[in-house]
Amino acid sequence: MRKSHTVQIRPLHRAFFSRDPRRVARELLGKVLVREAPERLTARIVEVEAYLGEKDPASHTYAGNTARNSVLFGPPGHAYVYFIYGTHYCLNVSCEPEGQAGGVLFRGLEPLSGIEEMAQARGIEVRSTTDLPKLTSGPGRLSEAFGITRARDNACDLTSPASSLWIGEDRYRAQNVRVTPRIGITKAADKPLRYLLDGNPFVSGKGLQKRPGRVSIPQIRSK
DNA sequence: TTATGGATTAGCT
DNA sequence: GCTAATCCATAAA
Repeated sequence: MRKSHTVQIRPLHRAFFSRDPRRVARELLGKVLVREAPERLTARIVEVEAYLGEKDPASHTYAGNTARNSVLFGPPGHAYVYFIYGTHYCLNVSCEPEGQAGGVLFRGLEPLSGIEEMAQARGIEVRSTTDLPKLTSGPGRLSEAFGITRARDNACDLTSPASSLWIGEDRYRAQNVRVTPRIGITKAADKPLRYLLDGNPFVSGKGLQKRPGRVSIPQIRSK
């Protein structure tokens, strides 16, 4: 019995991730993150950032291989989950061949299925479509919506549908790809390594502006 | 051994 | 606009 709205999602090959994080980040836009919970959760990737490894001052691997970041030096396509500010988890996928550091941080997802479960995990009520970005817009939020923790998901193989957490593709083609500087970092904050689908409401930082008042962010004035 | 601050978010002024 | 929340890797001592 096939559900009428079921869309087939195919896993990405490991070779997809065995490349420069910039390339992987760009091509991850439009792909789908899947959580095989009791109810399957799926969401489209709409915002990511590339972290380049040992030569990138903003990367966790800048100081070399440690117990915390070793997944980023391991084989590509695996989850690197870290805990930040004492409150939030963030999800990355390892890139580059084994032995070489590099990764992509997930910053924004557009929910496709399992929205009820995501709202429950986030502890919020979705009253209208304008509330949806509160579920998965931002690295900490999307991790909470998907129940991602370091204990549960770090080092998980994201190329295998047998994993609880994995990345796949349907037929969606990303459009309006845009590149901007990365957000929230203090080192190497000038490099354009943030990739997003322009205009998508699930991109963090905009569409969720705290205040309508003053739009002083220079990067959103282009075009 | 102790100190510092971060790839964030929510809530208050 | 500002900052508390609150853990842990890393630096300093």
